[in-house]
This record gives sequence, structure tokens and C-alpha cells, in this order.
Amino acid sequence: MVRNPNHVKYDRDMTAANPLVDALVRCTFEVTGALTRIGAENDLSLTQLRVLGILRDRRLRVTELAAYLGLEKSTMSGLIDRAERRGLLARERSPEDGRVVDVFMTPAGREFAQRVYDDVRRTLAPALEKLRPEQRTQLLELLEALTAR
Amino acid sequence: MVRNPNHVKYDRDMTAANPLVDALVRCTFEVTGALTRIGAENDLSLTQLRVLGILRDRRLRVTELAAYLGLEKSTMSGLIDRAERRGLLARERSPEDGRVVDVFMTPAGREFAQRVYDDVRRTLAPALEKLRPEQRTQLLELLEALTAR
DNA sequence: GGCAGGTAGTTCGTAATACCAACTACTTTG
DNA sequence: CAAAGTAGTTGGTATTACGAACTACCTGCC
Repeated sequence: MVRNPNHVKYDRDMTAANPLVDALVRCTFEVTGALTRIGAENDLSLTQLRVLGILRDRRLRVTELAAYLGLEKSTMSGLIDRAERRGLLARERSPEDGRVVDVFMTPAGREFAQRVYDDVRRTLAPALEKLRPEQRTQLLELLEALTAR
Repeated sequence: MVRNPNHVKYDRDMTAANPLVDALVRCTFEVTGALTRIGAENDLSLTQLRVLGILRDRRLRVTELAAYLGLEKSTMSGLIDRAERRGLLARERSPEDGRVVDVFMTPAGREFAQRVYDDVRRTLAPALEKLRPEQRTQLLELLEALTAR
């Protein structure tokens, strides 16, 4: 492995190696891998998994859903189409505003999502069990501090 | 996984709401979103970003790369094709085993990857700065404990 | 009241990602 | 040396994602 051929050396700046960022990114890919695998076992892409996760306790219009996922409305249309065809989601035109389409889970979708997310917990929990209880508490606090608005 | 029906009550219920798993998943999507955005700004998909990350300090055969990413060899072919066309990666037939193709970064690819990963650090660092120094140390330890083989 | 402009979703065309099955080209094994 | 196995590519298909163009509806404004 060839290292650092005659390069300029920066003493200390934002772009220097940052082990915490690296660990966070590694962990992210690890978890994403697990989620992708669980999704695949249930014929769900990572994105569809997220859709189900978001709609578990919400009813959102298409644009809101797109905003949650960071996707275009046009992308949402296709995602909703396919999930609707599978009977997981349903669309309903808003009575107040005829342009708006609300998206929500069908009972079958809710049940399915419940099962898949149980699976997610079962899959991720063992890795978390490697931590001592007080470490888990710490981690929860830190993650919440990180993702706090 | 063997279940003991007589002790079901005392088993840890992996399907109960688990705030730590939820926080981990939320954080994962948050970081993935940031990585996707940074990738998009550089015309890279999340997967291509990972490829560059993995090859930064390694030279791998196609199958190994696929294993790292959890993808099929056939998927790798396309990913490598496109990155090669952009001049970021190169292929080389192994002299020892004529079936094997090694993949590695070109100097231009290395430079590009460096720039993109600097961007990743610059983007993620601010969120991490919200934590106190000793919290950052804690988090690093916890993440490393989690992703340890 | 009517229409100009804005907003919500869908449709269409395109590219990338990902899979599987089938293939080629090598290597290893019997 | 033939048969079986391994590494990678190719081709076909579905999904994901984007942007542009479109439809339908709502809101202001005259």
C-alpha cells in the first residue's frame, strides 16, 4: 500500500482525518446494509422501507412525503404507485383542496410494516446488546443530541 | 434460534418498541441523506461514494469489492464501467490469475475522492461539534464497539 | 365573474442501480 | 487432458431518481 507520495502536509484543518466522522460513516453503512437486506427479504427497497416507517403514524400529502425523504414529487408518484398496487398504501384526494392527495397505510400495510420493523429490531438489537446497559443509555442520549433539530 | 415456550414471558421482547434502535435508524437516515446530497453535488451515487471510500487505501478484485458493498458481481461491472469512463478507476488483469480483474483508483480518482471526503467531513463535523469533547470521545468509543467484528 | 398565475400531482423520457441467468475465459482437479 | 469450478462480463428486466412538460385545481385581482 503506497502512502502519501511527496504531498503537502496540512497541520490541522477541517479536512484532516477525523476518526469520529469515519466511525459515524462506517456505522451508517453497516446499518444501511442491514436495513437493505431486511428490506430485500420482504421485497422492499430501502426507500420503500423508509416510506413505511414514515407513514406508520402519519398521513401525509405527496409533497410532504417527498420532503421527508428528500425526493422529487415525480419520484414519489412511482413509489406510491407500486406500494398501492401491492395494497400497502392508499391515496385519497383531500376534500378541502382538490389538488392535494393524502397518502396513508392500509390495514394490510400497517400489519406488514409492523412485521418488517419487528424484523429490524430483532436484527439490530443483538449488535446493541454487545454494549453494557449504561453504554446503551449513553448512546441513545448521544444519538438524540446529534439528530436534534 | 430456539424458543423456549415455557419462558416466553422472560425472553427479551425484541419486537417491543426500542428507542435505541429507532434512534440508530433515524441517525442512519440522517447521515445517509447528507452523504447522498454530497454525492449528488459531485455526480456520485451513494454507492459510487462507497466505492471510492473503499478503494481509497486498497486495490481489490471485482468480487471482493462486490462483497464489501453487498452487491452482485454484475452490478459491480456497471459501477466500475462508469467510474472508469470518468477516469476515476482503472482495471488491471491479474498476472497470477488470468480470470481476476483488480480495480484501483487512478491519481485523478484519488484526488477527486480526497476532495469529496473532505466535503463529507466538513458537512458532518458541525453536527458533531454540538457535542462536548468528552461526549465525542464517548461516541467514538461506542460506535467502534458497535461496528467491531 | 373570469382569468392570470401559482400549487399539487402525474406522466414521460432518460440514466443509474440492482438483480438473475447465460455466457466467455481462465484455473484447478481428477 | 477433460470436467468442474471460479471470475468477470453481457443482456434482459424492474426499480429508483431526475427534470420537463402536462393536467387539475385554487387564489388573487381587476
